Amino acid sequence: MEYGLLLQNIAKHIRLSADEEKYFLSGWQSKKLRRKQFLLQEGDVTKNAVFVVSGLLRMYSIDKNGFEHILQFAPPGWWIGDIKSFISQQPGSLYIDALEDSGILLMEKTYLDQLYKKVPSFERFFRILAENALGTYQQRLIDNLSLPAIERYNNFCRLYPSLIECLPQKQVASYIGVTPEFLSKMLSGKQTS
Amino acid sequence: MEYGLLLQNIAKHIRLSADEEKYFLSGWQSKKLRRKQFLLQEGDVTKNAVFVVSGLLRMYSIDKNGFEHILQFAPPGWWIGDIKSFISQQPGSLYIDALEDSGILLMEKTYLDQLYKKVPSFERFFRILAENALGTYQQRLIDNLSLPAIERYNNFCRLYPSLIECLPQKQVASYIGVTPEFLSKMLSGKQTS
DNA sequence: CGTCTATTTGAATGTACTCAAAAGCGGTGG
DNA sequence: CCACCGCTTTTGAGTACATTCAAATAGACG
Repeated sequence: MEYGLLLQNIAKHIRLSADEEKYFLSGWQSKKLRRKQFLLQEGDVTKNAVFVVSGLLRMYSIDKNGFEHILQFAPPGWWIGDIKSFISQQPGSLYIDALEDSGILLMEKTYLDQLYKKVPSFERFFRILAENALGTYQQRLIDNLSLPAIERYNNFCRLYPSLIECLPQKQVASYIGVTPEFLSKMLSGKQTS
Repeated sequence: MEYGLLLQNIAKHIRLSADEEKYFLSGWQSKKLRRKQFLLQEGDVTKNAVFVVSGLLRMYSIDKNGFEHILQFAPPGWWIGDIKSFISQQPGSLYIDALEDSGILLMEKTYLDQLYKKVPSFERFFRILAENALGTYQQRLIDNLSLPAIERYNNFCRLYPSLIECLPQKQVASYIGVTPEFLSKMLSGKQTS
């Protein structure tokens, strides 16, 4: 059942009538992504809300020296998207691609806007989602401002133990904000506490 | 009229009936803060939503070496608060204090929860607020990961021209993530483009 | 004024980066 | 099944951006 994860996710915060659930579900379109396939590139307008069903995606920016900086990984059960571009419907600066073959669900912004009107409790759902994400980004910013690289790495391991096991080191380096070379040296030199 | 700024702020995203506005407004309590006065300290539970009417607040963390890292400034018309603590009603790790004598409005979480029930369009308002803040924090994280200090400084000047004029350099340094000494050297050495 | 805090300046240091090259690892095709 | 290719990881030497510590100067406030 493709929508199982999604409905579970929703049910954590709001309750839907049978009709509401039906309208909600009929707004989704499913899509497969191959490993390395782009879902979004710099300059694209984000037209869809995205929920990950299987696989693993990442969202990142590329700076003017060509270096990637990962904002988020999205394993199954996670939402992902360039929120600024989605809100403004202007071209964004982020990339999203698949680290593994993945299955995702897409809902167009226009449909979501209708959904807000027909089922206002989704305002609540996405408010809670955004507030939680906000807290997470605030914490990550604090960590980047106040912790040395090794502790940012340890934090990452603590927060995302299942990701650490399946991610290439290079991707983790890009998330915590160091070069792959430096992460390698860090890990060989020091034992994590 | 103390609520003018607040109502303007709300009106950007939702429309209220006279009754709704009345119920909304009666949930607020106003408070004055003296320069350097704390509104929140590490270990406190954030029990109120906070809207700034006058003056200037800041929210920051203090790391284990005693250094402050500023997450946000809040001039008049801005919202401020430790969102993680507010959501979870658990003790937080952030500080909020006033950089100038300030006037703020407070609404208790319990009242806000009632407000969501009585006037569901506030779910929408705070969803939009949280989504915008989320976009802002994502961008700031990218900047911290990819830009050298001088460009982060220039970005700050571009984004908050009115703050630059009234903030001590030390506070700006703490926001962009460098020591005051280094910011001083940067500014004397280089011309901003 | 005098005190407290912010800013500037300098020298020494450190964390993390750059560039380069070698080694490891996984997948694919012959 | 082995050989090769592409990509990741490791290692090393040199470098750079930013910090630390210290001291002098400048500003703001009572």
